[in-house]
Amino acid sequence: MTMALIRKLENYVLLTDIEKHSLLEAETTVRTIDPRLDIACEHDEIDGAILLLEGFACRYRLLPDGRRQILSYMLPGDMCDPRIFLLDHRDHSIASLSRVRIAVWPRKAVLGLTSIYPRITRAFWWCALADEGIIREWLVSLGQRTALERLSHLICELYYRLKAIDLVYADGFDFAVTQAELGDTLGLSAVHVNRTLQDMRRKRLVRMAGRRLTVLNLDALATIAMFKPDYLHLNAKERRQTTLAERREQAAGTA
Amino acid sequence: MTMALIRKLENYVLLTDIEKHSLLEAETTVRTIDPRLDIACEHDEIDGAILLLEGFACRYRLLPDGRRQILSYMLPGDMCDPRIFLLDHRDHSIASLSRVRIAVWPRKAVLGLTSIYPRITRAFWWCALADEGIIREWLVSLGQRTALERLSHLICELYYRLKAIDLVYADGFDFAVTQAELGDTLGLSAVHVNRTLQDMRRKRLVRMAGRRLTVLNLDALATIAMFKPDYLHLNAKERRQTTLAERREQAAGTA
DNA sequence: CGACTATTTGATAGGACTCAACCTCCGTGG
DNA sequence: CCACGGAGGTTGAGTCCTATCAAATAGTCG
Repeated sequence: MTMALIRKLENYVLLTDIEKHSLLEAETTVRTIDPRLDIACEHDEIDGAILLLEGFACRYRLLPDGRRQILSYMLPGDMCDPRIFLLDHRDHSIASLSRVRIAVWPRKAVLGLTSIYPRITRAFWWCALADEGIIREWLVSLGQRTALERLSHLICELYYRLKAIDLVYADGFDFAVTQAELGDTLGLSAVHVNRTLQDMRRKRLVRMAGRRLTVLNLDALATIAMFKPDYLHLNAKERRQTTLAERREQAAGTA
Repeated sequence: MTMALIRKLENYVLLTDIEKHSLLEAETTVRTIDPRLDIACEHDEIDGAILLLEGFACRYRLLPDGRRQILSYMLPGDMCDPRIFLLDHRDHSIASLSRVRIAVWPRKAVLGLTSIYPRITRAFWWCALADEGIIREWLVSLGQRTALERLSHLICELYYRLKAIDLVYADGFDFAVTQAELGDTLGLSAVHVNRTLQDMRRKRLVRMAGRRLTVLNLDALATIAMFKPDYLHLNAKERRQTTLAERREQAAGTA
């Protein structure tokens, strides 16, 4: 277990040293996986939570005739299935987009930690909530935004999410996603993604070199996409002063 | 508080008589609201959970230029914001589609019940999980399915959800949603919804009379839409035999 | 009945798709 | 070191699905 997750959780809930220590010590199996491979498949039994340590991954669903919809991107520190104790089988697949390192966290260990530390549980719920926000925003994109707007919105989102985990350097970040995958993400054909991307380069919104994407004009991008970063809950830390009674109530409320 | 919610919760978790009684007795404010009105707006403070008792409602988000995306339909028994203790402000609006009766359930009351009865909490998480499943499926629809497929899929979904709460009579159900609203749901223009609907009537898939929609050929509809009802988790009841120890662990796990 | 809202229809336009070919970049292996 | 192969990116042409605009019709409610 690395710092990536702790950092993410602390974005939502302040953890004590003991809690952090327990997370660091959690027994996990770390694996490295090549790009474009399934990490877990639909209908598989869920035997542990998957934590992404390095690289990009995505969740997706396949239609019987082969059409694919990518449901979300997982970035370092992201975890899937924090609600591991509810579902037995997954309803979507998970695949690597780049070479990734993942930690598999056995069901028992997750249950153990969450049963001892309510604040950790609470942070997990926050993660789930943030994921939901992202999916809702994607729904708005697919339903209402044009190709240019969708791409701009996605790039803004990734920019903010990557920035929050210090993976943006000089306004650029590694972006190993193919145009076909972008198509499956945005509900567009690969060809049209290509043309839209060219348009964005012509407009000096982004630059692409190799697997590196540089944001040249974040403001313009955000304006085009009607992007508001709130939904990412990147700075949601529960900072407000609470009385002990309130804190007790909250702890109980999550129980 | 009516039976609608209990019935829904019991779909996921068996409740004791005491738990059911507590739910029935919960202090709520019941209101009746005319069709096509906002029940709660984006950025509003969340001061209670909203439970839909009767009628149709929807959650939606508005883009600055007026485009609207409906994010989900709420049917009788559906609740929004079971995670009331996490967020202070809503990130989307809620509107009535038909005349509705809602119960507003004060934050404190929700927190009280969930702190006393872990199984109720657990059932709430199941509700959230089911909602997420629906949103993911909508994402697949908007991203990959054609207009005909989207409409068919939505009708299948509503058919199953309404059937589960006994609101389907002789294969027909009340459906007061306008074609413009369907457009905002499916990412289509109202005109195109109209034409697709005509196509479906011509194909003898559905019949529409007044505000009543009758499913004439569910199988054909499901085939067109590639509809699989699993994601609705309509029969998810946690039936499996558990040992006391396991149950304790689970209860603790949700804490 | 009248005013409004919702549905329907027709004509036209345009965004995005498909198909097919071609190019470019890399990694591999002879 | 270069030839080869494959994957991904780019281009062009043609088409289709869906949007837009505008007007007519049908429904609904007071």
